[in-house]
Amino acid sequence: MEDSGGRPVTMAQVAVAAGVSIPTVSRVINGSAPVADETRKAVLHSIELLGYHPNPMARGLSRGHSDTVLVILPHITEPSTTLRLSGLIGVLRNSPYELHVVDLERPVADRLRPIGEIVLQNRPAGVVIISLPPDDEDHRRFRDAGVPIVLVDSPSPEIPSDSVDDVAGGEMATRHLITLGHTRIGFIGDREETAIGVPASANRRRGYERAMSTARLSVRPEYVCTAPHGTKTAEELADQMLALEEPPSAIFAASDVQAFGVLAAARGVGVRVPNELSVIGFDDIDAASLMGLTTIRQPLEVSGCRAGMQLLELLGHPAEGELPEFPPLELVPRDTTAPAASTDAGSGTFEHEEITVR
Amino acid sequence: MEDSGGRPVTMAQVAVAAGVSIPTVSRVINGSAPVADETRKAVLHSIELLGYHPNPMARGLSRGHSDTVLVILPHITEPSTTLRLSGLIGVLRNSPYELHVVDLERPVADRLRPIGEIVLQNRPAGVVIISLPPDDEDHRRFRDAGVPIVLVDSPSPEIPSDSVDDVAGGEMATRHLITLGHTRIGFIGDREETAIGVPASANRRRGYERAMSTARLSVRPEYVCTAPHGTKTAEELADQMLALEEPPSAIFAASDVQAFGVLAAARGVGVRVPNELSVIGFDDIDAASLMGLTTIRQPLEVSGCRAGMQLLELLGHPAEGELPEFPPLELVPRDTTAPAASTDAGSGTFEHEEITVR
DNA sequence: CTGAAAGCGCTTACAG
DNA sequence: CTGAAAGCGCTTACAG
Repeated sequence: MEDSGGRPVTMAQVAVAAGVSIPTVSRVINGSAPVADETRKAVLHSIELLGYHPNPMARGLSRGHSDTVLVILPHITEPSTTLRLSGLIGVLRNSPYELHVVDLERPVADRLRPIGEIVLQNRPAGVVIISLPPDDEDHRRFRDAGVPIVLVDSPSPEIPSDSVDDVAGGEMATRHLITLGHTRIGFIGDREETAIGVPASANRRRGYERAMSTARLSVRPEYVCTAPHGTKTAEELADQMLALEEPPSAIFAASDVQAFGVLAAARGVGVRVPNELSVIGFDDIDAASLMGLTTIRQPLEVSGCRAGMQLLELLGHPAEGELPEFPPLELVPRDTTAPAASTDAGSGTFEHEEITVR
Repeated sequence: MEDSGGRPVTMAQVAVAAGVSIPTVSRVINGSAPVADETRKAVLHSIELLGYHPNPMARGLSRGHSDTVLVILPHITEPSTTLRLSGLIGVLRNSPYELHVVDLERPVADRLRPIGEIVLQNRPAGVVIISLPPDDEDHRRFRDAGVPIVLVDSPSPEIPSDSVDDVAGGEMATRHLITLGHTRIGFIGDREETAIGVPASANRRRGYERAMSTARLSVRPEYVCTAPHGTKTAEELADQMLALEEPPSAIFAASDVQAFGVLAAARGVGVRVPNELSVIGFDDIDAASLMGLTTIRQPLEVSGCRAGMQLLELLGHPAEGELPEFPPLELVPRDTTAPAASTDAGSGTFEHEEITVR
């Protein structure tokens, strides 16, 4: 219930209404010091009556920080990012913190503001950075700022972080294809930006290369293509690859979103999946199971959830419940991968491996 | 460059470094009053040198509001919501406002905090509410708070808002099926909550009913099912419906996400789409084209973009460029709808219509 | 258990 | 064009 002027009720008004001083009101609100039961009741009653809500800016100014958790992420519509964010939001909902989001829209404008600077500007209580590896400069600023930070999906020597072994994941995906008898295996991933970017795709490619070399399979340059992240761009890449004189019989896409592009390209040129082309993705976003896409599953929602809980811990407001475990990468075989046609099998020299799928 | 104590540089420090008073620093930062060119340069130099960033809370406390736009939404992982949010983020990026997100996670916990209260608590500069119709109480609070508000995806008599005619959309979808010769048409939508919720699904159902009655087709109760929003729940509903003695030959799902559930159910029981079952969704999210889903396209990203621009206008910081137009609903025919099998056609009495697809 | 006082870091009239 | 002063609404020692 604000006065008609539209200006919010202040703590001072509550104080006079309850017949106490301002600090007393502050104490009952924050439980920062004992208050007589009777006074507390009077204060609570006035708060209710006046519809008082503490001014977060005044509080923040006094305390030296806001009650805000800043989340910095590369692109909010990216399904894997959205899922991570969702996990984070879930745990923050039951905390005293509000959520500030800064979307760097990385695929479009590459890091306009350095992360460290964003943090400095916002004075949040804590920070979660999703899929964006801080550089040394950022680390320095974080240290100076003294703000608790948790990283999601990027490893760091000095900041708490969960991350998956993308190299191993890339290897796992590629090995699946090799095990199915494929030898002409393509890779489609993100174009590696000049600046430090999300290194997941590059690492998955490294895993691909490692699996290929382990199997003594050649990595043809024309089989490794990158472009800015996206379904459309991946489709174009796949189009080119499928138009090669000797096209690959299998493609590992560095993400599900890109795998969908490969699927679209195959459909476009009439290449049947999985009969003529096997496709495997990475992430296991919701749409992957809808599309029957074979993929490597990595923890997404859980990663955000864990980050939130770890941050709350650092902030001295531990969330209820156990920290959920961080599950390992897992091959999820579905309908887009199949054994290589016999013409393809045997054309390379590789050790045969058992399919270790469950 | 903070002092080693980790405490941020203040305006006062900049002032002494530049040999001017605090208000002068404030003036060059905000351009709120003329400053001699020489002094300005000195100030700017000190700011740069010290790595100064204004404290947003102090600023907000002084000004009476934060530099924050509060976005309230029902569920961030819902693709349509994410797309809307993305449009909003795009325009806010080039503004002086930060983005605060409150996810009500409506499907799970129905409106824990009234929207009006959230606004009151946060003291944002402006508010965008996505897919969540404020009630009278909320309206009253908004009026009192005097904060600029824009609604996305819900109509309002007193608040600027874009919204689509869901009834017409539901009618359009259903008419498409009728035109294809279907008479046994099912509807799958959201369970209508007790409290005011997102009315889109209910309105689309109304459109469905209207189209059916216009075509003199009966709406069988067992053909109209609702459940909490989601692919999984929709799949269960579709399972039941397909298990009916006389199952529908076509289903209109109130959203693409639910249509995917219908597709999954059909696949599960071996019903071929579109030969034995036509399916149409609503929204045209990215996954829809991937899945080849016939659907009704509504503006999603544009709706967020427009809301952002309208809000910036209200805030006195108009964004560059024209307000993009709000495109009308559009039928997007793809691979999941087809003419009814001849056994079905003619079993009902309906006027034949031309397919008016482009 | 409670209050008077100082201070958080800005902005905004008010003088000059 | 520039500075001294007051104030935004809280929190936090400091007394009592």
